[in-house]
Amino acid sequence: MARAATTSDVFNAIAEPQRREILVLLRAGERPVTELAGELGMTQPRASKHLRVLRAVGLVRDRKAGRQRMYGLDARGLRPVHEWAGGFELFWNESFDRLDAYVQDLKQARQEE
Amino acid sequence: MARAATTSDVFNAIAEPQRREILVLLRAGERPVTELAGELGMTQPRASKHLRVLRAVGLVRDRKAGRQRMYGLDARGLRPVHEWAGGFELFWNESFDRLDAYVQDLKQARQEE
DNA sequence: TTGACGCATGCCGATATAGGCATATGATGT
DNA sequence: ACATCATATGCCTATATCGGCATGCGTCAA
Repeated sequence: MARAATTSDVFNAIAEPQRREILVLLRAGERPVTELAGELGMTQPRASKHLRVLRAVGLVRDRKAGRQRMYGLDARGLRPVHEWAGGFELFWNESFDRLDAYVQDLKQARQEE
Repeated sequence: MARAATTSDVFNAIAEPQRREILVLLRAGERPVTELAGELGMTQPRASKHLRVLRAVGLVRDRKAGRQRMYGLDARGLRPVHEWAGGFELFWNESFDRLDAYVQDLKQARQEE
């Protein structure tokens, strides 16, 4: 088996640094492909391909505007990522008091099963 | 070029669902490889390989304990992920008032350059 | 020492990638 | 109809993956 498709998952889609850059840029508003490519210093086909992936996972929406195609952000898919990572907040804070409490809770929960 | 190495980046490391599961499990405390494998229904070599990746990006620490090897969480590396995704909160909330304000700010900032 | 256990690794196969370049597709204006 | 601009795609190369299976390596117990 190979690695999961970049289009299988938001987590996979944002594993690519340039795709993350695209998303960041799009926070400032819709943009056509060429402009994105220019601002990020990448070729147009490259930008198009990344956008294709982002579109596939729903992080980006496109709209035809004359002979251009405007790409806009749809960040809803990033919420699960934020929440998932947020589930580790107690741990990276290394607040071991609370961490201890958490582990104690878990142990108790187990015994009560 | 191929896809970036899973060990190049925390974003790449957590692109794998099973690795995410491992991290979640480890919140409840250190565990030896076999136990992890058992709880997640995967073979031992598979678990070991995933742990190797997680270790490479620093999301996991290991400690020798007799003939076992205990793996523990080190979630600090997940903080950047949380923060990056958090940077899109305004957008997935679709609070377009604030979004508008944000975009206006950007425009103004540009003009003032 | 010998055996058993816990884990890491190596090799293989199948697959999907990212990027480059050329080109197809589509809409626009003349 | 035609030339042009904006994008999307296709093909190709090199690479890194994930999973399975067998096996190597270190540790402990008898």
